[in-house]
Amino acid sequence: MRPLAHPAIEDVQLEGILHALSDPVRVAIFTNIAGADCAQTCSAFAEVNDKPIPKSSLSHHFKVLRDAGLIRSERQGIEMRNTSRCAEIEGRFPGLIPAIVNAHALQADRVA
Amino acid sequence: MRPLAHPAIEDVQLEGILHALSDPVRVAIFTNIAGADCAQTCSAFAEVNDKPIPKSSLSHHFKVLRDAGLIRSERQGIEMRNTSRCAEIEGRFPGLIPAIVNAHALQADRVA
DNA sequence: TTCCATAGTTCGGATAAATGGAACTATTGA
DNA sequence: TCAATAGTTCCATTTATCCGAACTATGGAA
Repeated sequence: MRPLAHPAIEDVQLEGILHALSDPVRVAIFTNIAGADCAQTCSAFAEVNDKPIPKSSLSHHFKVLRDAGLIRSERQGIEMRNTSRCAEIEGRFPGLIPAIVNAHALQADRVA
Repeated sequence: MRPLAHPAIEDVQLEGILHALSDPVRVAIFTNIAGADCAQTCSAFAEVNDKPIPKSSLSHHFKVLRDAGLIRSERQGIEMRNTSRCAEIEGRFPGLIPAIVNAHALQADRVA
């Protein structure tokens, strides 16, 4: 098992962020992690929007979020602790993440 | 040739916007159209960042931007007039487009 | 009118990326 | 040592992207 790679904040690309968050499952996972007050495990998202996500797909989604620089994943015993990198990204692309998180909330409201 | 379809603003999805702008060519085209003070033709982007874009690819990119609700395309004689739908999107997802346009500008500066 | 040039679209085949089941790895607790 | 849990990796299938070639639409010139 390869070690988890996290890009340096200066290597984070806008396109990568937008691509990572252009998937409904990933944007849901990310906004949840960003809004949580403690680290979240991967398996906490075994279901997203009442839809079960296979383990291998979940793992892939977390890798995309990680590679985009949106989250940091650290193994803690048997599980993975995922936290958002919002503060770092805010320094590089001010207002970007808040605008996306807000847009996601607005859209969720409308559907609900 | 099918008529050009434009989604109603209330049908515009965040995921669609992020997906459309997750491509370096498309985000360059969009920010250019959004920043221009008059409509732009498709062929104005035959080159993007000194890289030639094939016609069929360009046409595809414009369709993605159109389907995402980011631009409006109207035939004007022999050519197509493309304008951004920034104002409409601002009403639906406040701050989203400005944040992305700004992030794109910051990233372009860093590379330059 | 007919013909040609220009601007975009559509088709189709090749290439690349997403999906998810099955097998694997790593860690902990019994 | 063994079993259980949390994730990862592999790989085959499906899906999306890319781009050359053929096509459509409009307008201007002969």
